[in-house]
Amino acid sequence: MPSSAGISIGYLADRTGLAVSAIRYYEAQGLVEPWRNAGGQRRFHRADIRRMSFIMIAQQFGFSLPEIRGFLKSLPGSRTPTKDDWACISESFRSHLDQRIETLVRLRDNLDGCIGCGCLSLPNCKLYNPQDQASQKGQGPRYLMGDRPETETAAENDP
Amino acid sequence: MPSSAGISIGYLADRTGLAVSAIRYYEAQGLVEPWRNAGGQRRFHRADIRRMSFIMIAQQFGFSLPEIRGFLKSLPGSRTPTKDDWACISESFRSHLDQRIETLVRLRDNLDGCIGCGCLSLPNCKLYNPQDQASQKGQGPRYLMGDRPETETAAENDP
DNA sequence: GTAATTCCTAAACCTAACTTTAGCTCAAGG
DNA sequence: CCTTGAGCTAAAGTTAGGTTTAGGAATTAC
Repeated sequence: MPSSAGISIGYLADRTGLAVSAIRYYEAQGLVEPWRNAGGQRRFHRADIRRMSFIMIAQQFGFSLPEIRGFLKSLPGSRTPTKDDWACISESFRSHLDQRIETLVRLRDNLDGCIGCGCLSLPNCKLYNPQDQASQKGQGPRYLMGDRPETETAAENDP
Repeated sequence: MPSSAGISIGYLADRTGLAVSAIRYYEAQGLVEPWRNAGGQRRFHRADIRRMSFIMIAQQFGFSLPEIRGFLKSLPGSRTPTKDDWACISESFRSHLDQRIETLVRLRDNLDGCIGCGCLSLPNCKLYNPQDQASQKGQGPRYLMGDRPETETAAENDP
């Protein structure tokens, strides 16, 4: 089925384990750019098998499709990506990854120091106001563990 | 505003930084159980400030609301949770966390060994078929990095 | 040559985690 | 008492990442 003029969407789906609908969706999101044959059907490069795989792996690491699009921007597009292209992309990919892991670990350590030890209501709690890069999703500042900067560290029990 | 008979939803929102609508949503999801005053308005325990904070922290770690509901199940509910209650919950929380970090790190190491080194098309690629607990979301098996078990590790280049 | 696949598009639907809106009611202050 | 702000409910809207459906058209298999 993979004629000399590129591969079909079904074949790409078979080779990657992705659903055909998912691949079309990725195209709509600008993650891959197939061309069309005479009959209007999509044709992909063989190298897109690897491209799809990269998308799937990146998703496992928790990257969003727009982020992944960013990673893929550094790939040739028309030319078949070489080993060096992938090594290069992997570089920037890896640094994002390290950062993500680091954030998780820092958060975990704070958990140990804060919830685990029972310091729950102290104003010096480190989970208190994590202004880090962690999950800044357009929401205003959030005050964690029930305390606020100026406010009294008041009684936390009912009558 | 926080009378002796519990606190209002607005006060709880102010103290936690959450939106009022989010708190109502959490109630709908069974994460908190306020009672009602004579006029039908929600009243919360002061201890729910910390409960909300716990939800926010757990979310930062990537837990879903149903998972968080599980964590909170071990809390008293009516009685004000003690330091020991939180320490206990933190225990199970922490082990889930460790597992999540471990998965990420293992994935990262595989990335180093696989994409980074350029072994891209080898059948012994470790990112190949990650049957781990990582992101099994009801999807069938997915074959990574463009290869399949029985299939030929064929030419990956166009004519 | 015809039947069975595969592919096409557009639009609707799905889950998670919320927010927004509409139309009312409750509570607090002057 | 009357106004204003806070709360209430139910339903619809939102974003991400897709899947499903409907109604055709192109390919492939025999």
